[in-house]
Amino acid sequence: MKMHLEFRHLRTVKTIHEAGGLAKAADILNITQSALSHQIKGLEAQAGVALFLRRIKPMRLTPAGLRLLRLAEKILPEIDAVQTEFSGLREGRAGRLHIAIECHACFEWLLPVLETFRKLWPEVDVDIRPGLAFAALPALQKEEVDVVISSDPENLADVEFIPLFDYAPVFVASSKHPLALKDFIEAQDFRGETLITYPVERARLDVFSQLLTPAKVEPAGLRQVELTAVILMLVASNRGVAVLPDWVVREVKYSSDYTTRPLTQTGITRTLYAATRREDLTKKYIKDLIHLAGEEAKNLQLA
Amino acid sequence: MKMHLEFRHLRTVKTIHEAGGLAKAADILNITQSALSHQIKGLEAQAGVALFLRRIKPMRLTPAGLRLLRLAEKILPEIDAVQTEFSGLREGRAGRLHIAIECHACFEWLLPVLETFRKLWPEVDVDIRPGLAFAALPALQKEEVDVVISSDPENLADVEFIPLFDYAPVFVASSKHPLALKDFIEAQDFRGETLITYPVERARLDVFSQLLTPAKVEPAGLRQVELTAVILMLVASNRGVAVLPDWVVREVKYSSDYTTRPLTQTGITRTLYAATRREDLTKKYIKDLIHLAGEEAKNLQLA
DNA sequence: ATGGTTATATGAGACAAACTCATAAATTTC
DNA sequence: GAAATTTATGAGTTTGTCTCATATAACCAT
Repeated sequence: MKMHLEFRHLRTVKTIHEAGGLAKAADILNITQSALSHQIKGLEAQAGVALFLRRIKPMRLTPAGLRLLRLAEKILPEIDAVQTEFSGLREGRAGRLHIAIECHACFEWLLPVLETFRKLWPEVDVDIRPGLAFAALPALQKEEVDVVISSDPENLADVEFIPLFDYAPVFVASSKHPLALKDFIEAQDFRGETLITYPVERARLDVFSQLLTPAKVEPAGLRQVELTAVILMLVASNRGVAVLPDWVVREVKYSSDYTTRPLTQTGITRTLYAATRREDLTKKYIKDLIHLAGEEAKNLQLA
Repeated sequence: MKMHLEFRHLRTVKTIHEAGGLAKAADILNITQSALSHQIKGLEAQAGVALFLRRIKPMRLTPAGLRLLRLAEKILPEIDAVQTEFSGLREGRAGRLHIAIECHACFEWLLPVLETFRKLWPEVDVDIRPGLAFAALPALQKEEVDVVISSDPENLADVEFIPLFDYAPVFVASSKHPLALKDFIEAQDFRGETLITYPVERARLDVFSQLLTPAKVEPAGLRQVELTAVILMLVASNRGVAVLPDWVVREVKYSSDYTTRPLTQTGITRTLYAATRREDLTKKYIKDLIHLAGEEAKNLQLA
C-alpha cells in the first residue's frame, strides 16, 4: 500500500488543527468543507491509519495525526523560505553574479567594484572565477558564469559585449634600461629583451595580439609570472620588461625605479568589455555592475 | 503569482539530478520523459524562475534548481520516516497503549506487566493515566485512552470488557483487633469501625458497592489514604480497618501484625476486566497485554 | 561543416484526481 | 428532544497530470 502524501495534505492537517474544525479550516483554505472531508478520507485510506477522531464533534487529531502535524510544522516553513527566496530571484533582488576574467590584471579594479556592489545587492551571490579564464565565453553560454571581462569582443548571437572603459597597454622597464631613452616603443625593440607576462596564451596578451604577432617579432626570452606585484618587482630589478594596462602602471609611473613608455608612436588603445548573456541584460544588478565598473574607471583615471 | 510546489516536484528534481538527465530520471520514476518535461515546465512557470539549464544537453540545475535540490534532500527523508512509522502502525507493530485504572490498587500487578510488555512491543507508546480514574469509560470512548482496568463492566455498544482474573476483597485489621476473633466479617461489623479507603467515590470501592451500601451500614469513621503501603501501616497500628484485594493482602497474610478475614460467610468474589474499544481488539498488542495480565495473575496466586 | 545520435520539448487527447453542490448523517447544545 | 453545528457522502464537473506521437535542439564524430 503506497502513501501519496502531498504538501496539500500537510497544510490541511495543520489548518484543521489550528482552526479547530473542518468547516473553519475550509474557510481559511478557500475550499469547501466537502473537499477537505474527501481529502482526509483519501489520505487516511492510503496511509492506512486514522488521522482524526470522528466520534467527537469538532474533530481532533489521533496520535498518527499529531505525527503528521509535527511533520507539517517542520516542513512548511522550509517551503515558505524557498518561496521567499524565489520571489527575490523573480524580482531581480537576488541572483547569481559569477564573473570570469580573461584579463589577468583586472582584479586590480574589479575587487573594489565588487566590494561596493556587495553592499548594494546583499542578496546576490558574488564570485570571481579565475580558473575559467581559458574558456570564459563557452562558460558564459553554458551559464557557468554570468559576466566575462574581456577585451576581445566576438559576435555571438546570445552574448552582448558592453564597453566598460578604454585603456592603453604600456611598456614598463627598469629606469636603468637602455630602452628608457626612447620616446615610444616599437615591436622591433622587444627582439633583444626578456618579456615578462601573465601565464596565459599569447592570443590573450595585448603585447602579442596587438604588436609582436602582427610584426612577427619574437622576444629573446619569455617568463610567465602569476602576480602583478611580482612582475613589477622583476622589472624593477631589470630581469626583463613587461607590458601592462595603464591603470596598473599608473601606480608606479612616478617611482624612480620604473620607466613607462607608450607602445608605437600613436600609442595603442584597447577597450575592456563586460560580456553577458543577452537575456541577463534585463537584470538590474547586472546593469548596476557595469555602471559601477565605469565609475571605478573614472576614479582610476583621476588618480 | 502563487507557486504550487509539491513533493512530486522535489522527487523529480532530485531524481533528475541524480540520474543526470530527464530520460533516465523518467525511467527511474516509472513515468514518461514527456511527463517530466511537462511537470518541470509547469513548475518553472509557477515559480517564475528557471530550474534547469536547457542550452546544454544533459540538462543541469540552475542555482535556483540547486536550492530546490537542497530542500528535497532535507525534506524527503523526513517523509520517508513518517511513512515507515505509519507502516508500523498499520501492521500493528506500533501504536498507543494508554491505560486508565479505576481500581487504585491495580498498580501493584499492572506495573510488572507493563515492564514485560514494554520489552515485547518497543514501538508501542505505553502510559498509565491515573488522573482519568473518575471518568475512565468516556475517556476510552473519546480515544483519550486505549484500555481501562475496571471491575464494573457496563453494556456499551463500542466497548468490550474482557475478564482478566478473579479476586476477593478481603478484610484487613490489626492482629490485636477484636474482629480478629471472628471467622468472617459482615456488614454490621463495620458499624463501630474506622474504615480506611483509597480517596475515590464510594461507588467504586468494593466494600461499599458490595457490602455496606446494600446493607445500609455506615462505619463509625472514614479515612482516605492514597498509598497502599500507608493504608497497611495505619491498619497495623490499629488506627482503622480496611478492605483490600486479596492480591494486595497476600503479602501481609503471614505477618503477625495483621489479621485477614473473608467478607461474608461465603466470601465475595469479583472480576477485574480490561475494557477496550471493540475495534482495537484486532490489535495484537492489545490482546497481548490482556494475556500478560492473566499470566501475572497466576503468578500472584502462586506466590 | 554535416549527418547521425541522443536528449528534451510540444501538442492533442486520455485519464485520473480533486473540487463543488446538494444533501444526509451524526454530535453537541440548549 | 429540537435546533444548531459539524462532518460525511454521492454525483457530476473541473482541473490537472499523464501518455503517445512527433518535433526540435544539442552533442559527437568524421
